[in-house]
Amino acid sequence: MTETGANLRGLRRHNRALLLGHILRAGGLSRVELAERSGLTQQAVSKIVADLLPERLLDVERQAAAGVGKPRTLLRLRADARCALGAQLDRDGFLVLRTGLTGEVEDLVEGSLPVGFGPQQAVDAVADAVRRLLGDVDPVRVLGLGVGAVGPLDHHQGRLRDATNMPGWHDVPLRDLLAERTGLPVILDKNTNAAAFAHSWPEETPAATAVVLVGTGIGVGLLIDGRVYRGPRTNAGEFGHTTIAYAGPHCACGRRGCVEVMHQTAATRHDAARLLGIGLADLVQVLDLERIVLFGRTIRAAPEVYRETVGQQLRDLLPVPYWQRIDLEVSDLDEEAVALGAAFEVLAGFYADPK
Amino acid sequence: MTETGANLRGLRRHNRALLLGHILRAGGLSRVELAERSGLTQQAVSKIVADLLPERLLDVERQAAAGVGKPRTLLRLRADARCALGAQLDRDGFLVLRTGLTGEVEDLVEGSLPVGFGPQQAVDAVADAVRRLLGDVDPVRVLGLGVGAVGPLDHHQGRLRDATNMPGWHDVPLRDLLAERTGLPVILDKNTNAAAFAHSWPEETPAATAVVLVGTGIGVGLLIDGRVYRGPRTNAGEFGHTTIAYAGPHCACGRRGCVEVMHQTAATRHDAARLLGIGLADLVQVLDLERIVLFGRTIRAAPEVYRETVGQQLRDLLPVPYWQRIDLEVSDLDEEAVALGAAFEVLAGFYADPK
DNA sequence: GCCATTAAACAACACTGTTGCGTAATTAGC
DNA sequence: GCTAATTACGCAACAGTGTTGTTTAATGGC
Repeated sequence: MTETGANLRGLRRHNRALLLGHILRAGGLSRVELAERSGLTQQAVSKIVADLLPERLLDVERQAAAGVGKPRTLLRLRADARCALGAQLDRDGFLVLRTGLTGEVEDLVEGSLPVGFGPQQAVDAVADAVRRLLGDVDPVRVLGLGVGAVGPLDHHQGRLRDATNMPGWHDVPLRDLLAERTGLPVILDKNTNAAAFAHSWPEETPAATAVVLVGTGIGVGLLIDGRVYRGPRTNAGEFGHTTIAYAGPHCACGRRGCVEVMHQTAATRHDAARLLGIGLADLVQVLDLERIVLFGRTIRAAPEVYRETVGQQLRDLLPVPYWQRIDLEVSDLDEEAVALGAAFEVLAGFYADPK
Repeated sequence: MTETGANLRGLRRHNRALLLGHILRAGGLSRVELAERSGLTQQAVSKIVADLLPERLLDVERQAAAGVGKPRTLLRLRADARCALGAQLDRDGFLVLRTGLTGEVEDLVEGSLPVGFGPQQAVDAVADAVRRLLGDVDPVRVLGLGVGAVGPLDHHQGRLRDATNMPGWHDVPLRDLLAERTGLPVILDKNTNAAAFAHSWPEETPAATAVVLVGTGIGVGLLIDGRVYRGPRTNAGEFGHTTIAYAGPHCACGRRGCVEVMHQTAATRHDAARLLGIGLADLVQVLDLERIVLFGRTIRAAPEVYRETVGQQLRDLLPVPYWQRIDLEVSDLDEEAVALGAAFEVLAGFYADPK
């Protein structure tokens, strides 16, 4: 529900977005099926589809008859009708990719950045990659650029905050810098949130999930009530500094015995995974999570250790009665998942309001 | 956004609910002000108000002229147009109250229950109190009964689950039992969620808040994205068993060093509050909370100790840069806040869809 | 007594999804 | 090869929405 009054235009926009979303998730649907899934009448669907067709977002495909009666016509999204860009900034490099309207990766550019690179270098590198990726693409088809970066940052204002321990990165308006350079709408989000998108979009109502990014630090992207939860200051997910041993060793964050420092200083991988599991069990209980996805460089280095040890810890620590289940997954996405998720954020914006 | 198609009826329902909400929160508004706040045109507001008036939900009041021009007519909610009931079940007693449409408590009944009471006794007691509270009230004006109880429970199905350590309380369909006995629509929710309602309704978009209930156990009601977050199995908020010392003392929950056992076994109140503060700091970071409300019998016993010690702990543990603030409050509500919040849940249902 | 000003209603309108019915395209049966 | 049945989909009329343009009502200032 929006907070403001709704009118007929908003009504149509809602239903139009609804139908496009159904077509996207199903891979292709007929008008009859759209009516069933959306709850609208067939006539309403026909009208909206007729409205959509001249915009060339859909492919119309005659379907072979599957029984008596006039065969259904399949409506598919044209993957090349629009495209989105996604980027990720890591400590020593960057990666930018282009996807079509349905989320397939079409092209990818990556490169390295010098140690201690500054904002200008980052903007230059990404903008250059964007230019290359858009070489022969009609500008009107480009929806925008999503950027996943290490937090803390302000998603609403598109600014990186000052906690990054690199010089020159104090309160940088990265979104606007990139928007100016590329001429594109830009979305800036934490890498954990982008990863959460990568692991859920375009599901209609993803399960309550924590996507745990274990790399240099430990953070989570939270999927709650069917969407990414960022919090009022868009800084949710600071899971790494959750206390699991309040009298434990000191961490750089100033606290003692947080998950991150315990994980870092653990004697073995198994121990590290066990401590991570303790923190995750807490998270599951507080948020009633259904699913945990482990992701990141450290996980990729030893997926089985983490899967088994964290899984065992969850089984040990959580009562898990018959009405409660936790699915633990190790991500099957590659390193570029953050860039992919960032592009998905751009796509999600389009599907929420397909102008 | 709803998941299904929207039509004109839904549009009107949305706008009607919107206007009633604005009138409620402002205590009274003119059509012009409603138009400003809702974003609808004055004409749309006039039409919707004209639709609302015959239902006798509103009082129309000529306002004294506040300058030149035709004076505005104030629209107020008629507190006695509807009423809601709220109940809370504690370990040794119960409390049921009645509120008007705007949330003021009109009447209240409380009583004790024998040690180890069973479901039938609870239903009898509450149903009897309801009957007394509704003595001379026109049945069509009664919106329903909200019940706040100790979890875990299934809010969707209205069933208490089996973790309560009282005999006869295995998987009890309390909602349906009460609905059958009273003939009213019944909502069953965790006491922490009811408390969260009591501390936020009817705010339009309450701050991201954890309402911490410290009594026999420790739980939180979470206000996230402007509404109570229950989680997919409606079991979120199990904060008491969050680990803060993974090698600490064993708790009845089967885990070690959780907030509840540490709090319980602390040497002094100050120590207890300090440990609670550690757990809360974690919660703030993970969910990017703006506000913490301390509530419950234990807090009421020593409000200043908790306010100061937890506050100090939050200041010590959280970096709290300029862009991040946490408000810590000690609840100013009385013991009946759970019943009050349960009644508010009923009212919130009405305002979301005023039939 | 008149006028400017503001609130609110009246009337016409464009647009929404719905209802009722007609048309197109296919299979099944003979 | 024809007909009937079935299914998909569009056309037309409709009730209901919020919007726009205009009129009426009620006040203060001069």
